[in-house]
Amino acid sequence: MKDVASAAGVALKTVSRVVNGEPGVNPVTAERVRDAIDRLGYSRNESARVLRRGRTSTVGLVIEDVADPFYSVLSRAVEDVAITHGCLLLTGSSGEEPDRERELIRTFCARRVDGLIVVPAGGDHSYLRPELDAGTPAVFVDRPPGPGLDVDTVLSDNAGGARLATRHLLAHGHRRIAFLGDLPSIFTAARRLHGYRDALGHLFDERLVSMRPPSPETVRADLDRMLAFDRPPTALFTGNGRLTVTALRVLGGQPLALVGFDDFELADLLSPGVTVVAQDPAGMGRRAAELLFRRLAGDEGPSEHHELAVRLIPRGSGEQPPALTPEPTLNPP
Amino acid sequence: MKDVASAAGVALKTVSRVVNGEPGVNPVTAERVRDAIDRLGYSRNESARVLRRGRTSTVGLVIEDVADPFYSVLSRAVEDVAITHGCLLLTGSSGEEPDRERELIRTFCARRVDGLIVVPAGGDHSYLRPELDAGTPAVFVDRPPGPGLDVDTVLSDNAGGARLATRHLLAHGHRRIAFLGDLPSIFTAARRLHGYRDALGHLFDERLVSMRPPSPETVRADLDRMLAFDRPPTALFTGNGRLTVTALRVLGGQPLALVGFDDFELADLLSPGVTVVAQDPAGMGRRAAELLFRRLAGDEGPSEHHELAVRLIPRGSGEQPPALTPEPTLNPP
DNA sequence: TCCGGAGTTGACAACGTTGTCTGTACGTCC
DNA sequence: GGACGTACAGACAACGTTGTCAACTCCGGA
Repeated sequence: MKDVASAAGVALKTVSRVVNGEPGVNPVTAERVRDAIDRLGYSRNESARVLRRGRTSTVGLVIEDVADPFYSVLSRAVEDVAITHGCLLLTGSSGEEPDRERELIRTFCARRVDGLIVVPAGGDHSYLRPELDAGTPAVFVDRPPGPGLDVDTVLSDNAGGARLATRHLLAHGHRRIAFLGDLPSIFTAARRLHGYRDALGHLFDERLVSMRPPSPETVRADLDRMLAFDRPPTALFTGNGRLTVTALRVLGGQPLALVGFDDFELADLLSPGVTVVAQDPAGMGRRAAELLFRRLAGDEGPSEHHELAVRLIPRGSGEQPPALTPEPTLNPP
Repeated sequence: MKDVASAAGVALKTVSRVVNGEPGVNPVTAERVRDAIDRLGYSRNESARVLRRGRTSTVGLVIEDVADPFYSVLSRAVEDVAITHGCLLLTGSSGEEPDRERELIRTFCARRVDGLIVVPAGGDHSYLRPELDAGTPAVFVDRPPGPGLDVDTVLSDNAGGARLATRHLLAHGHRRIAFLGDLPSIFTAARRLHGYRDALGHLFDERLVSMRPPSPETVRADLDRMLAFDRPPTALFTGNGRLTVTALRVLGGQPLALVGFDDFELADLLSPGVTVVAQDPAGMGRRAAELLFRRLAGDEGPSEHHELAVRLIPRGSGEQPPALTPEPTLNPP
C-alpha cells in the first residue's frame, strides 16, 4: 500500500480510502490510485486489516468428518450462507475425538473467528466460556453442548423421528423390533433410543437393543445373536446412516423389515428400497448459520433452541410384514 | 499479552518467549508467566503474529462442491495432511463457476494463505501468475490449469481408466458400447472420451456418444434415443459418478451392461453390483497436500505432474453378456 | 580487583492497515 | 473583506505480535 501511495503520489490514507470505497476522495485522485493498484498488482493484506479492525470475517465450523455426507452437506449449507455475508469458512473435522475438537476450537479462537458453529464430540465445553464471554457467539448443531453452557442450538427431532420409525413398523404388524444404535453417550443416539422405547411401550425388550460403535463385526455379532432368540426380531430400526448401510451389508437378504435413521443416496435404488427417517442436514446448516449471523449482527436475545422436523420416507423395506415366525404360538394368552 | 506481562511483572518480550517456547527464559519466570496466562485466559492473537511473521500457516482449498463425496473425501485427506504441518484449511466450493473460483482464490490470497490446492473450474488461470511469482505455491488437482501456467498437478489416469472400462466391456462380448460423459470442455470428460474412443478403435460410433451436463432428463433422452437405434447399444460406460447413478435410475432394470467411472458407496449392494473404475480421491488429496508442503518447505525443483492409477472393480453390472439383439443378423458378413 | 562470557531480561522498532485529528484550498454568505 | 462551511488530503498513532539489539547480573578465572 505504501508503494501504491508513492506510485500514485498520494498519502497512505488516501489509498486506504480508495481501497475501502470511503467517500471524500476526488474522483481524479481515486482513478490515479486505482491505476497504481492495477499496475503494481496490489491486494490488501487482510491480516493487517483484521489486526486493526478486530473482525476477521471468518467463521469456524467444527464437524465430525467432512467426508461423511451428512456433514459435508451441512458444511456446504453453512458455506453458502457465510458467503452471502462476505465471510470465509474455516472447517475442521474432529473425528469424534473431544481433544481434537477442543484443539480445533482453540485454534479457531486464536485466529479470532467471528463466530463458531460446532457439532460437538466431547461432553464438556466449559472451556468455551471465556470466548463466549468475550463476545464470540457459538451455535451448536446436531447435538447440544455439555452442561452449564447456554448457547443457541439447532437439533433434529431425534426422539420424534425414532417414534415415527418404530410406530411405522408397529403399524405394519411388527412386535419384535430390534434397535441398533451408537453409544448412548452420544446425544442423538440416546434420544433415538428414547423415542424407540417410548413408541414400543410394554413391547420394549432390552435384549433387542444394542448400542455400541458401529463396525461390520459388531453389527454382525449383534444381529446373529438376536436372530437366534426364541422370539427373534422381525424388524430392525437402525440408529444412523452408517449403521443402516452396515446392517444392509450384513443382512444380505434376510427377511427383516428395516427402517433407518438418516437418508442416504441410492436408498431408493436398492431392492427393496430402504425406508428411512430423513433429517435435513442442509436445513440444519442453513439454520445454524443464519442464527449465527443474526448474533453477529447484534441480536442479544435469549438463546434459541431450534428443533427441525424429520420425515419418514417409505420405500419398501419398512413396509414388509413380519416374516412367519413361531412368535404368536410360543406365547399363548 | 500486555496484560499478561504486567500481571507477571515481566516485559512483553518475555511473555512472547514463553508463549513460543523460545529458549533463554528462567524456568521460574516462565512458570510465573504461564500462571498469569492461565489466570487471564490469554490466547495469542494469530492475526498479529501473521502480520509480523508473514506466514499464516493456512492453506486454501478450492473444490467444486464439498457436498460431493469425491471432493469431501479429497478435502478430508488434505485436511489430515495439513494438520500434521500445523496448518489450518480454508475450503471453498466453486460450484463449477469460473467466477466464483476466481473470487475464492482472490479472497484466499488476500488472506495470505501459504499455499493453494485447486480443482479448477475455469480454463484460464493467468490471474494466478502474480501470486505464483510472489512465492505462493499452488497445486492443481483432478484437472490441469489453463494454458501457460506451469504448476504441479495431481491427476487421475482418466484415459487409461476409460480404456480399462471399455476393454472390459469388449472382453465380455459387447460391440455396441455407449458413452455418456460431461461436457467435453471439462478436462476429465475429454480424457475419458479419448480413452473410450481409443479402446474401441474402428468400433467407435459417434451416435453412441453424448457429452452434456448430466440431468435425469438429458440422460433419459439420450438413452431412449440410443436404445431405439437399429443396432442399439448393449452396454453403457458412464463418465462420472453422478451420471452412473442417474443412468441407473433411468434404466431401472433394462438389460444393459454398465461400467461407471468413479466408485460410490453402495455400488456393491445394488443388484447387480455396479462395476466401476475407481479413482482414489483420498490419495489425490494426500499427494497434492504433500506436494504443496514440500514446496512450502523450500523445494524449488521443476514442476511435477503426478498421475494416479485407477482400478476396475468388477461387481456384476459390467460382466453381463450382451442381451440378445438382432445385431448379428442385421449385419451379415 | 578486573575481565570475559553465559544466562536472562527488556526496550524499541517494525509488520500493513485504519481511525482520529489536523491542515489546506476554495467557495459562499453576510 | 472577513467569517465560515465544505471537500479533500495527509500526519500520526494504534492494533498485538516478534526480531534485533542492548543491558544487566552473576560466576569463574586471571
